[in-house]
Amino acid sequence: MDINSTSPALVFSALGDDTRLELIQRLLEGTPKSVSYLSRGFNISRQAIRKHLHHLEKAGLIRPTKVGREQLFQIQIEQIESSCKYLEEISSQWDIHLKNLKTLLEDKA
Amino acid sequence: MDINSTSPALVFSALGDDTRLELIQRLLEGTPKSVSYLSRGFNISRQAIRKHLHHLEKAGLIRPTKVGREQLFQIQIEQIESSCKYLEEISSQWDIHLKNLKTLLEDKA
DNA sequence: TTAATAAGCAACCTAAAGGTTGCTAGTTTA
DNA sequence: TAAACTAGCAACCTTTAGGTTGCTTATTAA
Repeated sequence: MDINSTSPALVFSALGDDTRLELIQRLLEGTPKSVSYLSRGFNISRQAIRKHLHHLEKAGLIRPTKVGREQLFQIQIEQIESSCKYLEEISSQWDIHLKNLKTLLEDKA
Repeated sequence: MDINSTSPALVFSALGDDTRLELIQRLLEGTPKSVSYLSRGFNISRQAIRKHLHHLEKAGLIRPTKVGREQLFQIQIEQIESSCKYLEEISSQWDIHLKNLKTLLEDKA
């Protein structure tokens, strides 16, 4: 089983929350960050943030490393990239569809 | 207020379900499709499918047109495209981040 | 003009999401 | 070594998601 393969729906659902998108934004800057550090600035509890991090982790969007008493998280960019490809694929299928429609109309005319 | 702007989290959350991704796939082929038509082939009820369609609609991913007694749905590709851009933006921020890290390490050496 | 079809509405159920508080156990650091 | 800090675990609560069934209304076709 490929460790990098998570279902598109799982990844999108992990991305489908404002708090989690904000966490991802914060993880984009600088070095890996701890749960406590990431909790600061939100007005919900550390445990709530930890649950959001679990979602991101399960979807393969972040990766934890234990360092001393801290759990440090960093972005796993591959999942973002493959979700992006998934959406590009939809767009291109739609383009093909529109092109087919157009030829169909021209043939009728 | 821009009719085309839906929050990224709302769109991702609409994409975060296997049934809804499957509905999108079906809507990519051919002409606009009715609720009943789209319900066929799933083993959940028409009402359940209708709820999923509501989600997609609220996120701006599909657009309904009433024709006679039927409600026909078609893809609204703009939301897909802008979600795609959102993910590309994340990827590029991550690239910049990695590049910065690299220069930092080289400067130290 | 009656029967079949498409779809809306409402009530209901169960599981999961998103949050809380309280407590415990390992690390650091003063 | 005692105090402070990081984080895990468990129990609980409330709202929402995803699904069901039953019924009504509008439109289309026989």
